Amino acid sequence: MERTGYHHGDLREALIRATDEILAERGLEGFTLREAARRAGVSPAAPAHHFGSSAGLLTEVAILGFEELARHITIDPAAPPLSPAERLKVQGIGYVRFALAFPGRFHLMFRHDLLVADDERLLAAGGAAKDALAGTIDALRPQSEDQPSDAAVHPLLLGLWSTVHGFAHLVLDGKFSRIEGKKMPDHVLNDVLPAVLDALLPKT
Amino acid sequence: MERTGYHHGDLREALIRATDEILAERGLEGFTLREAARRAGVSPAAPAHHFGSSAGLLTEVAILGFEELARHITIDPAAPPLSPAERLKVQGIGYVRFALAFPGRFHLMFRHDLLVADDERLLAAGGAAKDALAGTIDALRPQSEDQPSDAAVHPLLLGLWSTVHGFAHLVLDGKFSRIEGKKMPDHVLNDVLPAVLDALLPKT
DNA sequence: TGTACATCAGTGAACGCGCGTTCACTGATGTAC
DNA sequence: TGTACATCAGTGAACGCGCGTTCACTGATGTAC
Repeated sequence: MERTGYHHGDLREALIRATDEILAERGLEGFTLREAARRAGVSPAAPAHHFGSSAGLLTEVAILGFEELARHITIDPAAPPLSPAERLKVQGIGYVRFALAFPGRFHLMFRHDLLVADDERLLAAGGAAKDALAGTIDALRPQSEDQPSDAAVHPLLLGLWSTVHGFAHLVLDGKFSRIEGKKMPDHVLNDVLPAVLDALLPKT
Repeated sequence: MERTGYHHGDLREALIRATDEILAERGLEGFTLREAARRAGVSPAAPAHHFGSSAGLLTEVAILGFEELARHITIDPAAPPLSPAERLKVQGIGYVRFALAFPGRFHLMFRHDLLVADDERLLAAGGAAKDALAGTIDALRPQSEDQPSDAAVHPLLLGLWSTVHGFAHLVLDGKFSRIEGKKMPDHVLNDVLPAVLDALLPKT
């Protein structure tokens, strides 16, 4: 952790942290490998020792992002129990809350051209986030239905995912600017998005 | 139109066409002002005469994109009449069809950081596309309701827009890759997306 | 406990690259009289 | 119809920039005996 002079101590982690900082401060377009090295206090050639290229480094940050996303859409088990429909709504709001809180990470996570797209840990982190929704959606199905739950991807899963994903993108791009005028992001998260989800999601 | 030797004839249009070509061939990340100039057969300094900067040029292409999008979500008046709910579904599919057919344009249109975001023609083109949906959605409201239709943006409008927008993004990023395996984009447009919209949209 | 040596982690200068933009310029066009 | 001249559209060389990556290197660490 502490710099010994020549050796850094934990450069790998420091570079990941630096990259995440850049994404938070300057957004995805602001990231360069050299800037990450600069922030870690290290020469521009150093990152290559830990990550083959910038894609390797960015992939690590994307994994962090998916883990954070999973946390945002996981319902606190200590909270009072909700109906499946209510759970979906809460999870959808959590998804958008994540995207608005970490726009740089969010954009990165869905730019497979910048990532090592077949990295196993990345796929696993993405899958874990998806599973958090899938569990709730399974609970919505008629219980007599005995086909295995992933025979087909449930349209409702794709639908909710698409909706909150698109909503987040549109807000971040300023396409709802008339709405955002009224104190972002609270108004969007507390009023607009719930109304949208109510209009679309099953009422059960 | 034809090059007289020194003067181009219609360089402005030629640059717009060249940019659109680059987006189609190489995607948004492949665009540079110099490459557009190269394709138009002109020196790298020439574009500045017609567009202040690359944002000006890209804005023109984004306007084309919104116009094309509007065409994709406008229902042929000669077609047999549909119920409002059916119309919404058809329009949603049109939205995604556009995004999959013109991914470069689509990505550009929602990158306000690359555009002259307050350009009047751009805003008008975007508004026209949105209006094509809004009309259908108004037809879904209880007819006795006499509050003006844009007192609040209808949650269903934001919802459908978010859904198809997110769906398109996720498909383009390969997040539905298990599904896309089965001959893209036909399967996605003809089977998956309709099922998603059926799961979300009002049945009326 | 001491020493030789392999391995590892980071250096820092240099590489070539393509970018957007600036600059003084010039060839072509259009207009006034 | 002819000519002078202003304006416009494009040139092409050059600018500085920051990038990712390569390179031979060296300082620090750990291991074997």
